[in-house]
Amino acid sequence: MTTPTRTPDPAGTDADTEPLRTTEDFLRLDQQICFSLNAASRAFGGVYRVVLKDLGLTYPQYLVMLVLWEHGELPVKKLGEHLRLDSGTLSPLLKRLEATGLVRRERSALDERSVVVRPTDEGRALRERALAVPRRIAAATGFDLDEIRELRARLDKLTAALDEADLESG
Amino acid sequence: MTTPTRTPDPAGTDADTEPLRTTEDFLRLDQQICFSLNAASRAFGGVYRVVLKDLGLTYPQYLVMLVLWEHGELPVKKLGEHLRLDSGTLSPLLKRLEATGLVRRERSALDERSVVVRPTDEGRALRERALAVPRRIAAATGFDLDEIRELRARLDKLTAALDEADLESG
DNA sequence: CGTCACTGGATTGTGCACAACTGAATTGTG
DNA sequence: CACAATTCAGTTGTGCACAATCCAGTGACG
Repeated sequence: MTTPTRTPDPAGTDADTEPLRTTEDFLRLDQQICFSLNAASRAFGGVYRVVLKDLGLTYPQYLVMLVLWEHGELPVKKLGEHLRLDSGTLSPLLKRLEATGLVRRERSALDERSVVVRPTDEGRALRERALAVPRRIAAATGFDLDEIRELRARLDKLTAALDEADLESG
Repeated sequence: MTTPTRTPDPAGTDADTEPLRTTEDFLRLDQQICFSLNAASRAFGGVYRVVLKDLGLTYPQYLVMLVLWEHGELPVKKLGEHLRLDSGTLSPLLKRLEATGLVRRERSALDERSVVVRPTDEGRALRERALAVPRRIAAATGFDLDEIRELRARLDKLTAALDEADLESG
């Protein structure tokens, strides 16, 4: 309560004064990181929500369409690998996209276990209107291309590290 | 994905060669950004899920407890301002925290509209065990403190820009 | 052929996020 | 005082994320 922030003083090596207080600072710093990432993700979601409303898409649905626009057609499994999403998330999402007429889902003839998702003509046509989206998003961030690239690189590095972490050590 | 990166060549002003390709690249780049942020957020969530399982907390519940540990007690409104969450998210979340005995909720005597949330003894005791969390998270990221601070600053700047954006211009 | 292990997708259940709405309490104004 | 506007929680409905589970189809083996 009312912790006087006590920045860790990077220059001073006074590890003998109060090392325990540092643990408290870690907890505060930790708060900052998860807060920041969480808030940034939701703020992004909010902007996308507004921009994508015209297209009738949610943010995750837009991500699915981006992948389909780039790859043409994919089984659900491959789609999930691109998006890092499992069938529990994708199945209902794809059904909604099918209900709005943007994609079709059909069992593969070669492997009856697999369901292939492909954009309909309407889904492909939507791409033209979606071309306006990135510029609006970029404008909302106020970042230039180099900043965006830099941030993306750091986030990818972070994601890779988090995926690699085994967490076995308590 | 074997993207040849096609950096927009900031020096060259060859707008005559292929200006259309640039729009396509924007869409691809945009994909990268939202992908990256989305993936990083969920990867973080996954790590927190594992680490927090011992404490019996979800990631957002942990965020709530962090705020309560720091501020002692808060009305729901203030809590929402700290976390950027509205009552539709907080009300059921706080009920679950109350059901597990970590917080208590009671109407303010001064303003009957307001509900004050305060940690119970058990909730305050949980803080001791939570002190181990930040170190495990930091270890999972593989980032040092400077990298974390840098990334946090960029994310906060991004969030602020996204919140400020009016988006009125189509 | 029978059966066993594996794979891909769907389903179920829990929880988060947010828009829209409801309703009670409070405040402002005549 | 009466009454309109505002504030604060809560509720409802929709959609995303993920763990756990189920089941049909597949392929290997005897």
